[in-house]
Amino acid sequence: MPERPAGSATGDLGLDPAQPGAEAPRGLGLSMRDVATRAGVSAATVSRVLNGSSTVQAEYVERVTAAIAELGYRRNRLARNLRRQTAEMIGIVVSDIENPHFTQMVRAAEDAAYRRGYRLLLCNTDEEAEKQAAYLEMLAGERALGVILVPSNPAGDEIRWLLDLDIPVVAFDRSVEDPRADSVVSDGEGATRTATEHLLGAGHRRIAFLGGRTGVETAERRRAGYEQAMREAGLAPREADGDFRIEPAFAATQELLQRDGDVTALVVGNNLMAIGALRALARGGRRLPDDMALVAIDDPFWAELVEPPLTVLAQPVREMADAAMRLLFERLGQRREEPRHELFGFELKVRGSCGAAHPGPARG
Amino acid sequence: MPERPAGSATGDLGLDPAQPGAEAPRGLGLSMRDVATRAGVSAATVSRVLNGSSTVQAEYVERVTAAIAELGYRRNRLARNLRRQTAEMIGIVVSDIENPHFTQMVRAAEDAAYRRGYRLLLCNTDEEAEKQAAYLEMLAGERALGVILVPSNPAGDEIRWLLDLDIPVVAFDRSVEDPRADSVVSDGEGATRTATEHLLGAGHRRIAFLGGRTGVETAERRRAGYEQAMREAGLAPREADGDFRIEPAFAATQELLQRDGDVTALVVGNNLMAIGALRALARGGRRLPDDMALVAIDDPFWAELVEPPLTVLAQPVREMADAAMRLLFERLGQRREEPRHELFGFELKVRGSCGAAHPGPARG
DNA sequence: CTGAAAGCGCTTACAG
DNA sequence: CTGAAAGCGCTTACAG
Repeated sequence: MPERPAGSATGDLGLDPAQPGAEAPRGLGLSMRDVATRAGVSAATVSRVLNGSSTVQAEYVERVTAAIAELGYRRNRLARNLRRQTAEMIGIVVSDIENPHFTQMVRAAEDAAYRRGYRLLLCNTDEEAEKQAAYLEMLAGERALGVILVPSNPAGDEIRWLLDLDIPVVAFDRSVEDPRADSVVSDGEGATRTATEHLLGAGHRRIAFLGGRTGVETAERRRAGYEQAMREAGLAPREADGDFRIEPAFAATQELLQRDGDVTALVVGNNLMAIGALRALARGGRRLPDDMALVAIDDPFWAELVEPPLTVLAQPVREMADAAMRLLFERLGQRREEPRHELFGFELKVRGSCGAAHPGPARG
Repeated sequence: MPERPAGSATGDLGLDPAQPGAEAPRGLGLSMRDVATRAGVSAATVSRVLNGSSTVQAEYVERVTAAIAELGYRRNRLARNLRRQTAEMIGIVVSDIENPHFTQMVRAAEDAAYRRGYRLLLCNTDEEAEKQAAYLEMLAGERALGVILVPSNPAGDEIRWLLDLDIPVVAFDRSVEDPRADSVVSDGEGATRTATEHLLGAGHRRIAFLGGRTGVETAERRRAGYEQAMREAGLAPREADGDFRIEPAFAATQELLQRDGDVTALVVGNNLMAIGALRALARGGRRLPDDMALVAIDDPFWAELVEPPLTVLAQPVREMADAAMRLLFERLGQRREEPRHELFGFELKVRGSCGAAHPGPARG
């Protein structure tokens, strides 16, 4: 019935036109119309069956289901997306997928999305405002259902565009400027304050801080907590910038050891920088915890593996990811209008690297 | 690059040239028609300008560009997708995104995709055939451009469906049954053979193998290499199943120590199981490398961090990911019909855990 | 080079 | 409950 002119879009797809006698490739180039014809109903009814509309007669449901099976028909989601003006996918925009902190977050988000029948579009921005803009614009053009965003540029116009399109945005780890977005962040200030106070309590005075990139909210918050604790103790802060990454942290730590050789303790702003710092310390012949005490933010799976195991401040990543997804789904379900902001606390896990009396977890 | 209209390398990521005018005329509900009217041209011309068609008069280009900026118009990709019968996205289906091996691979793939203006749809199967089926069907329905697949079920019908739709599939890490798919795998057999021979060369005789799930191709290949090396040395293999995951590996190692207490060396089948084994060894009071020598497959970033640093067989993940993307793009560019299979070798990196004389990398 | 027109394959008011 | 029809917003032969 629906004659397809040669060279139509079907042809472009490289689909073989049905050859008489030859076994037709199942489900290719079929539309609801074909199923409808086969089942002796209208395309609308096929659509209703596929969408689980409860109003369709049982007999029709059966006939349509049978026809779909016989034909091997599979719905073209592209058409559905256009018609509904949404692709059922959630954008997840992180600054560095290789950072275990975000890997864990992505994993938890994937779980939650899959359970609800949505897909995840993974975007990695490398902390570049330009990549963030490109990805968010794409997500807007594609009419994503919602976006979980670790903002590289919290003030980006693209964030506004998404919100304008009624696409909910949940800021993760750092907040964004637009007040309409939800957010899920952790109390980095409290974390470094706790870390610093823990080291102060152990008698350290010359405590340095290895922080992230200036201007990044998370970095600033963590720096602030350290500075407060030091100031309250009447001590001078000593800081180095490790850019939240391994290599810069390695270099910054080496430089710090050169510059402030008398430092006895280090607060490290995230797990990636801890790796860099550990390497630099080893290279410099400083042994943990005696030559240098160390407390790190984040609790990656390898923190217990190193010798001595790392004393850390752990954030509840999984719960945070779940919270972000929950906030998103509340919006999708129109169950909420006003923005919500959730703050999560860190947990101090004392292990060996801070020099506190505590048996390593590994010795039986 | 035949199928993509002229444009900058990364410029076509859906980055429609809407300028962030401060007065934000929300580009909602605007269509090309509106832009066309404003610019005094046809919608077709607007489309051509947006797609970088070189045939449009310079003056029209200017007028259209201006109209787009004034209106704050942004293209609806949903319509474009339907019309072109493809969403410009690549599905990437892995068994465990939290495994650093796959994280690295995903990262490299994202890089390559972004450079070419494509997006990545991340799917995590947890080694479940059902999740693989659900994701691949979705990818087919959404007319993904192509799929990189770490198969949980290499014989799944959904793989055939994708190929039937002319959606190229590149099997990664393990091959799939359908002969039309490309593949990028590493020589796991050679890797465990090398590992075992290295330990044999160091004088070990009672060498055990901690392997992955029975039936998974990668696991079987790695097991085979170990068994061959043992057999050739006239020794009896001793094996444990750690399911490629941390916890099962921990349990399996504990059981192994119980059962075969006299084992002096361990070949571990992947990086996740190495973590489990390390924990079990520590718990059992066995020190590396004296009480137990260890060689692991994979070279995650933490392998150098543990004490002693791990002797490993590293696979060139980044190159493998690049190869997979290259194979995919060759298909998209219609530059190849016949399937291609690429095999990558491992590199032995002798560090401390095998007991071989070698200075740790960290001591200055 | 440009425009008018067809159509991608669904979904969904609307009418019966 | 069901079908005919409109239409989502693009792209692209086709004709001029």
